[in-house]
Amino acid sequence: MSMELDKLDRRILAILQKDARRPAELMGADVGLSASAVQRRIARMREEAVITAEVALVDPKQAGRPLTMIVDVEVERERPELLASLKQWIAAEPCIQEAWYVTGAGDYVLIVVARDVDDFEALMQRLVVDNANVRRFQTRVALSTLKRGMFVPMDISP
Amino acid sequence: MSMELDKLDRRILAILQKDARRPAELMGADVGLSASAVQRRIARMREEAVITAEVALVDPKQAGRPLTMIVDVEVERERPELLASLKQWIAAEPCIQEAWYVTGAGDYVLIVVARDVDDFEALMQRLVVDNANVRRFQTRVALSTLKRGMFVPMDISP
DNA sequence: CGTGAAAACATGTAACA
DNA sequence: TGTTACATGTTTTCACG
Repeated sequence: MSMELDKLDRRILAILQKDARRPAELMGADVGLSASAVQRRIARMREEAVITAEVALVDPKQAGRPLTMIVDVEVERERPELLASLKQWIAAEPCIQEAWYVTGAGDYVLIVVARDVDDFEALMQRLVVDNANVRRFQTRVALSTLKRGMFVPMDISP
Repeated sequence: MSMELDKLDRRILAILQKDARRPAELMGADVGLSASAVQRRIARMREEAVITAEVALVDPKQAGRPLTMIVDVEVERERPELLASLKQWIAAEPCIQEAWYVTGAGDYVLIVVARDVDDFEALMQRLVVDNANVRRFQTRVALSTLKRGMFVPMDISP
C-alpha cells in the first residue's frame, strides 16, 4: 500500500509533475538512470497510486471560463445526514474544481470556475436550493491568478 | 492568439483533462475522428496554448505532504511597490500550490501543502519576515479534501 | 483547408543476462 | 539495473472531398 520513495523516484516525480510527456530517455539522463529503469519506476508509482493521474491542463480563459471564485460555504452541523448528499452534489458539479472541509463553523471552501456572473449565480442558486443544510455562503472573486497548479514539492537533497 | 474550439476540440479536451495518456486512436473512436485528425487537433491546441501543460498528479499524502491549508493574507495596499516582490516570493515557494488576488481589503488566498504544522509555521514565519507589506494572515486547515483538480468544464452539446 | 490512410519515426514495453 | 528486441503510439506524407 504505502511505498518508499527514494531520491530517484522523487526526482522523477518532480519532472513528471511539470512535463508528463518528457521521454524516459531524457529523464534517465537527468537523474542518472537508464530509460527502462525510469519506466519501471514510473509504472510502479502508477500502480501504487503515488501517481494518481496524468492529465492535460487547459487554459480556463481560452476555454470560455474566465471567472474564478473562492466560495466559503457555511453548513448547519446539526444535520449530518445531509452532508453526504452535499458531497455528492459537489462531486457532480463540474464547475467546482476544488472543495475542502475546513476548520471553522461547519465551513467548506470551494474553488469555482464560471463563464460569467450569471452562470456563477445560477450555480449558487442551485447550491442553496438543492442543499437544505447550506446556511449561507460568501464569495470572493479572483481578480488575478498568481499561481495555479497541483505540484507537490519533492525533497531531492537526501 | 485566440482560437476557435469546435465541438470535437472540446470533447478531446474533456478526455485529455482526465487521461492525457489515452491513445489517439481510442479518442478518435470516442469522438468520431481518425487518430491522425485527433493528433493534429491536439498539436494545434498545444501550439495555441489552449493546452498549457501535460502533467502527472501526485498524491500529496504518499509524497509526505499530508497537510493542506487555506491561507487568507492581508496586504497593505499603501505599498504597491512591494507587491511585485511578494508575487515573486509566492512564485518561488513550492509549498504554495495556488494563489489568487481576490476582492476584499487587499487580500490574497493561498493554497499551501505542508509536511506538518512546524513546516507550515516556518513557511508563514518566512512570509511575514520576507514581505514587509504582509499585515496579517488567517489560516484554515483542510480537514478533508472532497475534490481536487483543474478540470475546466467543456460544453459538448452545441 | 481539414480529413483519412499508410508511410517512417520515435517512444514505451517486455524479454534477456 | 542495463541492454536488446518487440509492440505501440505518434508524426509525416500524400491523395481525396
